Amino acid sequence: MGRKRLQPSADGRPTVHTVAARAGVSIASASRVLNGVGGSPETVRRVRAAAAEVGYVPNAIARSLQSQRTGLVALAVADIGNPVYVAMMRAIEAVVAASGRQLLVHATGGDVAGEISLLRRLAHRYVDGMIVSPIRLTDHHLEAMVVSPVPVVVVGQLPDDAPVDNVRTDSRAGVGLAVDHLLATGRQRIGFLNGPLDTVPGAARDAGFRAALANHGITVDENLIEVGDFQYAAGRAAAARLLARAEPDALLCANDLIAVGALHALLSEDRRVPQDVALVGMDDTELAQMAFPQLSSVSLGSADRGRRAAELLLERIAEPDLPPRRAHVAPSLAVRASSLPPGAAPRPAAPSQPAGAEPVTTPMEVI
Amino acid sequence: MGRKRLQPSADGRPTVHTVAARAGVSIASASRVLNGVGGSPETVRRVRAAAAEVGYVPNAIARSLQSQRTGLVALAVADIGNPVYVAMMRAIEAVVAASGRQLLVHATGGDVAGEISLLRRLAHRYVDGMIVSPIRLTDHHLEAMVVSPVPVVVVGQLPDDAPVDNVRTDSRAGVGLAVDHLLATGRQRIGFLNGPLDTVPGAARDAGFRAALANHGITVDENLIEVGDFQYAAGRAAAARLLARAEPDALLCANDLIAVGALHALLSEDRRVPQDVALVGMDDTELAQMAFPQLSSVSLGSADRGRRAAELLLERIAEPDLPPRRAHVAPSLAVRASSLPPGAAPRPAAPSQPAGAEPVTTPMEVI
DNA sequence: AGACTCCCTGGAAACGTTTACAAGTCAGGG
DNA sequence: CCCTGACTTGTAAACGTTTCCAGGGAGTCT
Repeated sequence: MGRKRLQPSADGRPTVHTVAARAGVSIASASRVLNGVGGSPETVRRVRAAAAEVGYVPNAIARSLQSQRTGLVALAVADIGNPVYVAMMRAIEAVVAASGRQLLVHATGGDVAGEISLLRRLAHRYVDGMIVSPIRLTDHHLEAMVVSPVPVVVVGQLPDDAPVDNVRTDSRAGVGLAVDHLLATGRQRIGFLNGPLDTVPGAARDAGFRAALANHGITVDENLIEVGDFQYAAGRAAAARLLARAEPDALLCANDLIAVGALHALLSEDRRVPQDVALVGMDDTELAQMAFPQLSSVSLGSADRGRRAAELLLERIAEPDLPPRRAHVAPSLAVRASSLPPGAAPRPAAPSQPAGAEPVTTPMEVI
Repeated sequence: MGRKRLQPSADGRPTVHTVAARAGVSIASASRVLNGVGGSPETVRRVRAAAAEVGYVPNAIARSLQSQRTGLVALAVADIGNPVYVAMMRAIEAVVAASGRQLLVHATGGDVAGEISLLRRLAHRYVDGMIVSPIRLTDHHLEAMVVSPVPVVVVGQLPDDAPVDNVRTDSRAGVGLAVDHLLATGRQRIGFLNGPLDTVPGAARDAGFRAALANHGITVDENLIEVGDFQYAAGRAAAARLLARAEPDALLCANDLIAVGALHALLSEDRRVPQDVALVGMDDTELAQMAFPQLSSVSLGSADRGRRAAELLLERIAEPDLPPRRAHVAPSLAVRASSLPPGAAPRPAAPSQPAGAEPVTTPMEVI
């Protein structure tokens, strides 16, 4: 009779009611103690004891409903297997963690529908904000972002009038840096291994390549251009196709995965890198340093872009009414063994410094 | 006057109240229409219209509080930069997506405190369940898992009496496969590049290496063992150290990242692979196939383990009272160019088949 | 001694959904 | 004409927190 009824949750787990009843205090007092605000020593003791006895674990969902925030931030990328996103993620993680939040990553597989459904579902409040790096961009994306109740920051190109926070780099200019470098070091027939032209980065790189050649008064030889996926296997296959029909003395690749694939194709055919063919990748990921010889690569500042994106997101979370903002990160070129001039090195550099050492870098002015 | 007051949420966003008021129906009716259950044609029309006009987006947190589920599943891994986790993640994602849920990934950075805090925070109900692959395992981990209100599945070794669902592989036996292979192909002085011994995988591999040598009646030469991180740079450094003081004719590496680092070190010192030194990695990730020459690698079935873990998790979510279960995945060895017998290949294989083709595999019986 | 402050407490109202229940409408069959 | 059943609707109670508010006790200053 006398014993007060505890009130566990539906599935039998203790709630704040259970704890309060057991400690003989109100739920308000129990909640305060559990959050460490207020409470007399005696109350604190009793509530703590009760919580421990029943194994109380707060329900974060309920708390979020009340506080209107979850402390979670999401990152959606197309391909978690691409090291460029890993670098970006690490940078974002650092900023997000410093703000006391946690980062969750979702891989969309480049699937447009999945990406949008993610925007729809996550943005429905499970997270306090999200960073998206879509490689294909549809009107549905834009609409989902605009309608989203939580802040969204896009890493990558975006229509100029899109009212969405945005961090971008000039990958066209980045391609230009690589072309300039190859021509300057005596290469004449630059092959180009690109990703799909219907993607945002693929289109930008294509435009950049053509513009850069035009700058130097060179007419584009379509035989020297191959298109595949932004993947290792595709890069290897594309390089094999290109080598079968043309004799490039340099290969410029739309990302490092493609470049490593191309390296494999070249070595398989007994072509020496860089003596016979120079090789340049893009994104300057750890993969570029893992390859042998180490790959020259156009850095698009993925870590910087991630960091800036995270900062923009946190600022917007704090102040939702800011006007849409846009940040730029300048590309630069890291020159390594794979693109040394033909006569420069008798054999691919045998770097004695530990991996990660700073390569030669050609910065580009900020836009 | 007359105009009924709408009831937007605290931050001004429309709620179901707003929609209901605008459509002139009760919130119950509005909710039913929005969920597609019941409602007369006229009501449906009015509610739909109202929702569209005000741009209604349901609040998933509130819905979850009511329904006691979020439709989200989390995966926590130490190092998202390690391709082995990418493979695992892809497999998990497939299973999870098929169940209509979404997968979120969290990288803990191998940080024990962070991992536990994640368990604490996420498992407090933000997700319906989680898969964890801790590389260090403390009592706090175990306690956090046991106390967790949502199901947890562990990928990796676990104390036998831990009441937690678990998918494991026999990495000790996996190391044995590699040692057997190297000895069988005429190698005599096998160097071993391991990860930290205070990690679960590091300890298992160390034990496996010693046991395998003992099996063949070989005494361990500590000069042939190096320990570093499970990373590329550490592998490269460890290989350099080892090569400076010993003359191995084979290197067995605790994962593929270390192996690629070792490959770099070997090639930098003009050692030919596999003629001078055979190289074998572990995890059989895509990295093994990207390297040139392609790396032999012990497959620990990461994709299979991921798939099984996801299945176990979904089963437990459906039926929380199942007894703890344990699944095993057998290791196997993928032999590629990097460990061909010294005389077998004049130069590292130039595979004409596309990457991803099936390598020679030595299956091992299921435990 | 009275007024004032400070701290602690419990009741109750949020947060935005879903849903059990009861009440209402309407058509058709007896 | 009434009863039954199918269908729709609205009221209200959950879900588990946090927090506003008012009340009360103890102490301090005048």
